Amino acid sequence: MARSVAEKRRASIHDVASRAGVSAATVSKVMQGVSTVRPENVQRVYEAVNLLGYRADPLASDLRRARRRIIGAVVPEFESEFFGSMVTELERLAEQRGYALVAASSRESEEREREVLARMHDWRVAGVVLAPVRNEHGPAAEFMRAQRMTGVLIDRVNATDAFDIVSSDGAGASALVARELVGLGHRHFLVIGLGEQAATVRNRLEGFRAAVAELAPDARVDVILAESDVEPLRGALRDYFAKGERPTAVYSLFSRGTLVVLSEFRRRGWHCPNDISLVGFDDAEWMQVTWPTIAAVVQPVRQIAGQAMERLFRRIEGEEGPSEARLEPCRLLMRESVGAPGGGPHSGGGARR
Amino acid sequence: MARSVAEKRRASIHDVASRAGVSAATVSKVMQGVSTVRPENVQRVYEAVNLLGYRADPLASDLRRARRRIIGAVVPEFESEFFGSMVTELERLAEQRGYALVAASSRESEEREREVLARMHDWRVAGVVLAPVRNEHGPAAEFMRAQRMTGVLIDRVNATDAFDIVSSDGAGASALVARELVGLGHRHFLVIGLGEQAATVRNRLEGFRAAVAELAPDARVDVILAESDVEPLRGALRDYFAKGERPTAVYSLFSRGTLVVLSEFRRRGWHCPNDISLVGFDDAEWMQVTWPTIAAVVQPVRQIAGQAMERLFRRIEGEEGPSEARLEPCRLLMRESVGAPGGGPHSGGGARR
DNA sequence: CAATCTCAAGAAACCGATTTATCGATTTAT
DNA sequence: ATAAATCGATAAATCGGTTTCTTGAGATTG
Repeated sequence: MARSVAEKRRASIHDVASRAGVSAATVSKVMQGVSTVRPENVQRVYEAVNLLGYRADPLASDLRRARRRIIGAVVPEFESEFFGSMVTELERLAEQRGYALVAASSRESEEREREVLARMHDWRVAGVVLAPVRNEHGPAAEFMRAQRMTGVLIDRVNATDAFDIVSSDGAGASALVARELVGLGHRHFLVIGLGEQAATVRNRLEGFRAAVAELAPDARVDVILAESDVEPLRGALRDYFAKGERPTAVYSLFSRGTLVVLSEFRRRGWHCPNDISLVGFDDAEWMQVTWPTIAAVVQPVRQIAGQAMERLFRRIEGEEGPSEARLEPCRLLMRESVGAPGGGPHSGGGARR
Repeated sequence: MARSVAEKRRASIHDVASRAGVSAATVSKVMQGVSTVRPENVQRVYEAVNLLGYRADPLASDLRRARRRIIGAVVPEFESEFFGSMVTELERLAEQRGYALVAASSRESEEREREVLARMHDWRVAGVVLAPVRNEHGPAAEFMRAQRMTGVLIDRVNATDAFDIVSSDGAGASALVARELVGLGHRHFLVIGLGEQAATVRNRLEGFRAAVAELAPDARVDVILAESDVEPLRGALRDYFAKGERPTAVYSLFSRGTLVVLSEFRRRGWHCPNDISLVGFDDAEWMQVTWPTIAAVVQPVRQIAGQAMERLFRRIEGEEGPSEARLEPCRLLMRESVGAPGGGPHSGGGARR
């Protein structure tokens, strides 16, 4: 029975076929630009397509082709500039190759991360770019390996032979930070990080430690690592200063940590760089408009996304061979929050002009 | 012919069926918990499912059911805290209802916005939450109406009878800002905004103007609106101050504008609130840890997301009736960047403790 | 003029599920 | 003992496409 006119179901390939007076197979061929269709029929198909506003259902077509043109992206959160722009880039690169990007957030939970990956698997995505909550040994990566999914791991990742990995060179960047700070005369540092992000934190911390040890063997590096949440970190930081510890420079290994440090400085009435210097891993737009501007390590988001997609598509296209690890170099933006130690007993002036 | 063992194709419902010695129809019934299956067969199906690690392909199943359990979300960008947390919330709410969220960014381009919506339409998503680049009259919303897609418009939206809309009460929030500033004695304001975001900007601007006119008829409200990019705005702002204009308070109608204003203050060596006061629309994490802390209007992201999904699912379930507009109230966080006018001729001290 | 080749088009199978309709075996009713 | 009702299971149709295979008409060749 014919559908009523008001029926708003979309036109299918069969509707186009009957409208054009040809078979669905012919319509399919026309849509794919196969040359073995008589020009007259091509014409009629196009007319029907325009008339009905027909567009193929990509999911139905993928079903038949047994290959989904979908890339999954899993990040710990959407809220940060870093992962926000990462997703933007991945989306751009996937679409550039004719794929759709489906992004999901694991919300910093390994359990959820696994569920999200199971969903990606159910969707039969062609490949996954995963930024793990913790590192390459989490349940999500394990799931990917067990299900033989093709994927690339980014960001919070050290090394694995199961997947290609791409991340920024946190150790190298931290060495840059160390060089700058030591060069200015600093000899007592505090480094803070979140233990859960084991992969990145360890890299960055060890890179810093190694560089400091080489450049200034007499220097002291204190470390505060909180397990999973920033609040314990805030408390530990407070205790640390309350004990009377007075490092001349603080290096925060992750972006939210930089905020925590700043708020603790506020609470104590300390100003950068006169009372203490500050460098944070991860740059943000606001850091260049505040007083003082905040020095930061800039991660090469576009390079990471580009390399990840590059590698992912190679694997999707069937390239074999051992998995590779790629480190992208970071830039260090020195800003007003860093100065020589003991810049002044009076807190206030600082970097102001 | 049997597949080789190494073949990594996923098990389909037919694989399960033959393994369990039943038909695919029976497997389908078991998976859906239909009761008319003999317990013995239920058992065998479960065994086969576990053995093969079978999980239904949701896209294939949706195809047959002619109803996709997918919600599309389209936002202008992923990079901002506002849209980042918006997407996070929408994802949570969609999953809570058994749907998957597919998020895409229009990258502040109406052209791309339309393309993204066409893709959502191709995917036959059940519904769309669209945060338009400009307002409810853009080509994307027009496309949605023409294709009779079900959707909800959020954020940069005034009024339309084609879709339900949800946004924050920018006019009300701006009135709050006006009340605070006028109460402190301010009589000369500068408001800055981005013209492209016509819907929200107009609301916020008019709300502010109306409140000022009522509370202090003698007050002066200058306005700088840039068309599409922030750089022209930066230039206009520079010219404005260069002309010798000296408002005592600046109200930025959008978050990136707040950054532009701050950077211009930096350039001129002005400090809040002694030299000038500042309030921004849209709160961000960093605003409470800087010197000074920045006063901001907080948008109720969760409420907006919640209302949007609520309404969207009602429509998906077939609810008819005229479209509704919902305004969610904002909070105003007064912080150190705001003070009485003429707080001090000397720039420097400001809000520092 | 008959046999072969080309070409375009369509019928049918298929992807992985769901759902309807049918069917055979029991069970119940007459 | 026969007819009717019940039950569980499956074959087949379907969703919207793609792809293989077949077919028939017209062109080419011997």
